[in-house]
Amino acid sequence: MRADARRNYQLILTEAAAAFAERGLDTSLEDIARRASISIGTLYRHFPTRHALLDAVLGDRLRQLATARPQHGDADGTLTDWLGHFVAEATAYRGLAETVLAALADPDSRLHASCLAMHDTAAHLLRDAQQHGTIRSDVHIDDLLLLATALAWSAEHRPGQPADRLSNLLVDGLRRR
Amino acid sequence: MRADARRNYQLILTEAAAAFAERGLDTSLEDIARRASISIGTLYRHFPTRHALLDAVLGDRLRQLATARPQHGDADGTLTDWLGHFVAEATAYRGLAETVLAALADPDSRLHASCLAMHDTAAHLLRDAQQHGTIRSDVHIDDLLLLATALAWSAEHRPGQPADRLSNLLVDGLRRR
DNA sequence: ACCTGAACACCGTTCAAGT
DNA sequence: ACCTGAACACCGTTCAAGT
Repeated sequence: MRADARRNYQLILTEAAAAFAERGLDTSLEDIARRASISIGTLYRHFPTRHALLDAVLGDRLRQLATARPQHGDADGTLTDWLGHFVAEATAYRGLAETVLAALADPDSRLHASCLAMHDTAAHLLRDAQQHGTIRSDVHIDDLLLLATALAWSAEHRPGQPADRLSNLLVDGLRRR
Repeated sequence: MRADARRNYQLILTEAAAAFAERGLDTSLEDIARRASISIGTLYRHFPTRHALLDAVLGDRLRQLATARPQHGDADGTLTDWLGHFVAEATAYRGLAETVLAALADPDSRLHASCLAMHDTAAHLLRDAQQHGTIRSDVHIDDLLLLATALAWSAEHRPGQPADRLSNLLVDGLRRR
């Protein structure tokens, strides 16, 4: 890669990360190009789709979320923690919940792989919590992810605190009794 | 109101209802105007904001949702039914969950009153279910509405059936034990 | 190889000009 | 009183022309 290209690539990444954090994942791409002082055509050359840019900015975080592993020994707690991390990510980047669902449903999305990795981790944690914790055995991974994204979505609409309360409420709903 | 104006008003309403149902609440207003074969200026004259048009199309349904009243005698069941109706509305009009939250938060929205009416009904049902049912006393109406809209949002992303399952799960989470 | 910016299609919103 | 459509500002996306 040519030096100027590499520089532009980094510039776009930096400004995109800031713009996504400030204005949400649906910010104008033209605005990002302006902030990076490059042409819109250059942005498209490096990132042919919005999801490609999102993957470059958020892929690591999603994959990190994917490699999160038990630390409590407590399988229920591990699942709850994961939910909390996911929700935290979503409050940092408005629109993440929507985007994750879309990327999971679309195999052609450039974000698909990262989201799938996250999906698989969640499935793993769920299985653990069902076998060694108190989560109902009839909860399906798709239910959990839908729940997680719905929770994240609601957190996006709440600058306030009660994400944890809601989160606990929901996990309670998943428990066998 | 002049006869042509009245006719245009109705035309817009009809096409808007169809467009909202088909393409979601964020459909292009220009598209609605085109479908109604009137000028975009005329649409704006009758409905100065998108929320004004939404209120004309959906206000009745929201208010109907507001006047839903106990029928079971069972306070928990009444609350669950209400949730179900709300979710059904949201699956019929993609974007409703988001819009309702926005309208509730914005007193200047032309949808504010209709959503407030709904809010008040939900508060009433919640109180009943806390006093005569099994819902925890520490659940706040804002929690419930956030939950309801989150549930509706998730249903929008699921052409499938499991809205009821999730709904029951969530209500379970609200129960005292 | 890579960058630029014009081009096209689309939308939200306003407003002067018409009837 | 009401309607029309041009006008302006904005965006997504592509591509011919430049270096």
